[in-house]
Amino acid sequence: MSHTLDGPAPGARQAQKQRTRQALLDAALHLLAEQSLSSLGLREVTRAVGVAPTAFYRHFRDTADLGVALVEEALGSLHSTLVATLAATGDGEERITAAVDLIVAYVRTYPAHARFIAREQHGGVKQVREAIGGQLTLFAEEVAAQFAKEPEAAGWSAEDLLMLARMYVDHMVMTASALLGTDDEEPVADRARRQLRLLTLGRRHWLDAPPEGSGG
Amino acid sequence: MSHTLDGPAPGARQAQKQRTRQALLDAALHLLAEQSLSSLGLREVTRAVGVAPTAFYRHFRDTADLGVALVEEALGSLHSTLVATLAATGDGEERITAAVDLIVAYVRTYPAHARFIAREQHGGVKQVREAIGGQLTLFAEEVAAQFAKEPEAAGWSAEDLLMLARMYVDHMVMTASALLGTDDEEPVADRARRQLRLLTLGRRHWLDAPPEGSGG
DNA sequence: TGTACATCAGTGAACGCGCGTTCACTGATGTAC
DNA sequence: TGTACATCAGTGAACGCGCGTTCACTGATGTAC
Repeated sequence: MSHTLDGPAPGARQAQKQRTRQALLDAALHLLAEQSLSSLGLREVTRAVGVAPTAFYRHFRDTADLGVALVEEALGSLHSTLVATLAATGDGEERITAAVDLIVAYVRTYPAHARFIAREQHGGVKQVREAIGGQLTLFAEEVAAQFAKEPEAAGWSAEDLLMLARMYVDHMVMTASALLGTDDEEPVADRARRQLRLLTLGRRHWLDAPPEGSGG
Repeated sequence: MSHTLDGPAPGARQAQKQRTRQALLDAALHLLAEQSLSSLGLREVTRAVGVAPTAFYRHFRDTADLGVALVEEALGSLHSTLVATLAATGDGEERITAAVDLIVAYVRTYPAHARFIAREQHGGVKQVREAIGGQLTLFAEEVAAQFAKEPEAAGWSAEDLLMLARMYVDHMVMTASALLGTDDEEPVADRARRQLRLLTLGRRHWLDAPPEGSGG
């Protein structure tokens, strides 16, 4: 009665396979603190886990494939958290604090994931670059969709809203990266908040400004 | 009479050595279009140039050392250009156009250098990361120093000016990176200009806003 | 200008090593009846 | 519940290969007199 409806039988075998797969992901992430994905070796990863090199192929085609899985692990669960944070706050100081707190908490809790994303966003492995780019674009679209629901978005074009959302998302990635490079996070968080305040001010006066080319 | 005053004799030997060194840098840069520095092999580089692997050691300790030399080559000459561009423009649309044009021209002329900087800024080789970070901090300080001379900076703290300059510099790096990922540069340039306009608007209203914590 | 010696950029053979990938295998788990 | 067979995650030996580094060298360029 247990496995007729939801997939191809869980069982102890599947569970063990998942555990090995997760161990490979964890070991890879740990090794990537000191190097890039494009120099990460399959044997390094299996050695760290304590399985034979050939076991790797039961889970991933190659290290690029593992990298794509790490992107999903690092960013997949962040979509709902981010949208919820924005939905719970208005366009003001409260939102700025909440957004920066979110990044600080993320980097504190998952520093290796954050470092991986910052590093491989422009890294040497195309598949992974594209996976990260896709996720960040998705974040920007979700943030723009949230902005569109708010009164401050009245009069804004979809294109400008997406540009604004993209700036927020890029700013988050840069803040995460800056947090990784310091052991005193408060000055970085403070600078991030001031930067967001500047963006918010720009946003508020955006529609006062003359459109491109018509000014003096 | 030729080499008593300025250094240890130029001569044909020195000139040939410089040519080989430059060939190694060029070949490495070309190879780095498809991979990260941390996976670049010394033998790959010498093979591309057509010299023996051991010739590499006459010029660089290892590939990380070569990477640091590439940072200098990519960013060294940009300081004066950037400062001159800012000095020749005021805080307005003219400056925004000039700054974006500068980035577009740079990425068009030196795409491999631009890609290298974007990739290795957060890459797996500490020496190179630190070299790039140092250069970008220097850029931010130079931009802040230029801003400080302008009437719009009245009332700004040094810290806030540096924060603002840092946002401009980071935005330039992001724009360069975005330009590399597209073959249609106009939409990217247009987005970059709109983003700079938003920053400029934020800047103009910065002093109207109440300082942190005193608001409602 | 000519000669004798010093320098040093680039060579090429050799080394030990770890890499990614192949293959036939083992033995615990899962399935059918 | 018990038995016979199928599946498949993980094994371990073997492979050919390119790596970084060492070393003694060569021969053109540079220097001293």
